[in-house]
Formats: sequence, C-alpha cells, structure tokens
Amino acid sequence: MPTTPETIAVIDFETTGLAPATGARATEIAAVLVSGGQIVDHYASLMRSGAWVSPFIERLTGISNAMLESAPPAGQVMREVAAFIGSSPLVAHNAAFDRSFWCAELQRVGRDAHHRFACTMLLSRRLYPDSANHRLGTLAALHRLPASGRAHRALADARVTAQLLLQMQRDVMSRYALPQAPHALLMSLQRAARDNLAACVARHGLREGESIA
DNA sequence: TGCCAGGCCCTCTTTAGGGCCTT
Repeated sequence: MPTTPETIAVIDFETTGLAPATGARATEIAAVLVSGGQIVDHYASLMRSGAWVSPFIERLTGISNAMLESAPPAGQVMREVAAFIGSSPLVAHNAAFDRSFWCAELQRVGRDAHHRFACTMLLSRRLYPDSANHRLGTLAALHRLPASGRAHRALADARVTAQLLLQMQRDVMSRYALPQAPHALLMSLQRAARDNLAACVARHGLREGESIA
C-alpha cells in the first residue's frame, strides 16, 4: 500500500472532566504510532495526579480512584509519553479536547507542548458529510473498523482513532489519486471549504508520484 | 444519563445563537 513514511502519533486522554480550566486532570493516556499505513507501536498508562474520579466518570471509563492509587505519577507518565512521541505530529478525535489536556499536563512538568494536531472529527465532517454523526463509535461502525477493546479506555480509543486515520488516508489517496496523505495535507483538509476539498488538495501541491519533503 | 469548557461549524448568520464532540 503506498503511504507516507512519516510517523504520526494518535493520542487519547481519559480525564476527570471536560476542561483543565475547571480543574479536570488526566487519568490515562495512550499514544499509538502510525507509519507506512499501519500501527507500528503504542504506549499506554494510567496516571496518578491526586484528582478525584467522580462516580459518573468511573462508570463511563471504568477507571476508579482505587486503580489510580497504584498508578505512576502523572508527571512521570507525561515525560515518558512525550519521549515516546518525540517530534511526531499528533492526531486525536476532537483534538481540541486532547490538545487542551496535552498542553496542561506537559506544562505541569515544565515541557513545551509545540506539537501540531490534526483532528479526525473535523476531517470526518469534510470527508464523510453524510455520516449520521461524527462520534468515534459511529465512525468506527460506519467503516467497520476492527474492535480494539473497551470504549472510553485510552488505548482502545487511540487504536480506533488510528484505524480511522488510516481509513481517511486511504480514502483521500483514492479520491484524489495521491500517492500519500501526509499529516500536513490532513491539517489543510480539516479546515478546507467543505464543498471544495479538491481545490485544497491542489493548493497543497501534491500530485501523483510527488512527495512532500 | 448529564452538567461543567471550548473550539468548530452551520444557518433562520456575520452587531448571534445553538448544536456537536470530547471526559
């Protein structure tokens, strides 16, 4: 399968709430590396921040306060996952959410959060406008993506998002006769005019047989 | 089952409002 050799990291956070600004903290993170059209590696860990997990979140994610008591410290986990990802560009489903926790948790350990995020939810709105909705579970069913475990656990959701990303790359390459669909093109497409994606592809400068340096 | 926030998108819009999506 002709795909870009670049490595993209797909991440997913489980958290105690919806926004760091309201005191929410990460409880689990997973990162899945995608390269050459397939998943090649992954990192996943619970993380102990001292934040309390509400009954609602425990039911949603299956992550309990007791589970976090024996988890490694959040700072250690963030250093490890940052090293695992390196300088790879990032992808997440509804990336605004994961980006907010990525930046907040890294800032707590004095790390710069400079990574570029592409968003499979925004891309789905462009590529699959007829989908009933753009939730991760709906898109996984629509594309018959392989099951990856319990939904709302970080590694399972990151794996599904990675499979969705690979599906999107294949669809973009097929639809526009491209040899690859690199992260930079996805970043352009996710903000392109819905009714003129082809023009966005053309502006990006990709042609069959060409590659981005 | 859903509230919290915030970025994005659409439209009965743009001097705005409401829905989507994430936990």
